Amino acid sequence: MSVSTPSQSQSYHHGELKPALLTAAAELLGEGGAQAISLREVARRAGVSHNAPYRHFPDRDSLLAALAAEGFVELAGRMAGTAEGLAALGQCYVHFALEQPGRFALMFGATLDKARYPELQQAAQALHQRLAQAVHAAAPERDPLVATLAAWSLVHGLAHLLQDRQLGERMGAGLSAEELSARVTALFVEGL
Amino acid sequence: MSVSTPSQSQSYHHGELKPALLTAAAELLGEGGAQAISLREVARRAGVSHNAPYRHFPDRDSLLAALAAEGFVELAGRMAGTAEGLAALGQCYVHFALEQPGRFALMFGATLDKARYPELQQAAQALHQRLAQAVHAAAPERDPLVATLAAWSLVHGLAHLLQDRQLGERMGAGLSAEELSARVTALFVEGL
DNA sequence: GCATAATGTTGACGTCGCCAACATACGAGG
DNA sequence: CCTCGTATGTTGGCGACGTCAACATTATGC
Repeated sequence: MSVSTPSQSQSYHHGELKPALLTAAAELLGEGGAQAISLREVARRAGVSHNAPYRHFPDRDSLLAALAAEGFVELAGRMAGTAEGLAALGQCYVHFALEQPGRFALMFGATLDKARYPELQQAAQALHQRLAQAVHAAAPERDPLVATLAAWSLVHGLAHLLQDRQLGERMGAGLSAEELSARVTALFVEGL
Repeated sequence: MSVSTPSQSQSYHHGELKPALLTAAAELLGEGGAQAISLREVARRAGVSHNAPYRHFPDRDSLLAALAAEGFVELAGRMAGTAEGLAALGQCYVHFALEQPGRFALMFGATLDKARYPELQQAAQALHQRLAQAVHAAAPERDPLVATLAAWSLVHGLAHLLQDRQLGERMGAGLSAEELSARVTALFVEGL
């Protein structure tokens, strides 16, 4: 897992270090969240010295930003390939957040200074446009700006609350996260 | 600022160290977010040695949990004293998040292991009950569980998105965060 | 084929969380 | 009033981390 091809394992230059670093970082992200990502451990898992990552990322936050950007691309891709229904889009959003909680937290958390990484804001814009399009199709008479923000807020908050289990076990009594998500989004779409 | 009363400033025992530590930590939280909080800097600002905090908090996360708990108490207090309307409650929630983004992120972020600090889940339950009560008053015929989760999700996601400015400057064109918040919550309440 | 840039390594510095050992001050029981 | 246990604060240290500087090795363009 440390190296892709044995033939390269003993060469001075790794050859595919940047993607290898991202893979290792994604592993750590899945295992223990963003806090578990250290440049030194990432380097260790990629089989290089503790300073090699600096040839590809100026600092730790840039690595995290790259991971977040990957997430945005992935999520946007899924949402682009989802049925037109607003409810289906919401389900897709929530499902992604529950499937990759660490990635989701990284993408929307306050950890990253978004001003430093304009690519992130740009990626988020893609999500917004996809949502706006679906909202307009579902409720053309609504103010698109307000309605889209409402829809996004709903699914975003839903994803957040569901994965934090902040509502206590009792609240979800008998209902899985997916079921709750379906019911809540349905209620909202009906309200539109 | 380091010490409350000059008479105590040179005494071996601080006397009010725990609240002083929390105050210093809250300062750092406001300045640079949770990541800016280090036990050593907190101790420095409180005018004690780098290990003094360990007499009051077993580890760094416990300090953060105490800060989060403070936030829940504060927010619950505000929501308890807010007019019965569901929209007003939502405004209150969003306003708190925008006023104290660091605290809000700490309260709901994935940084803290909620299982270790049951007080946090308990505090969140108080918020939930307050919301459920207002939701039931506004829409008694709805499934209270689903409707409350929807309402909470909406204001939570709204707060998150507004403070992250993730939607880009263009989206809020001409509308302040407070105005957007009012419109979005109004749309939701109407939909109920 | 060689200069030069790109990529990876070694070593170091300061900060951090946390542990262990020690010092000081407070408060209850004589 | 004195003493002794306990609560509270200090000093020193360890390993891990992010980052910088200097150096080594490989790839690339003339």
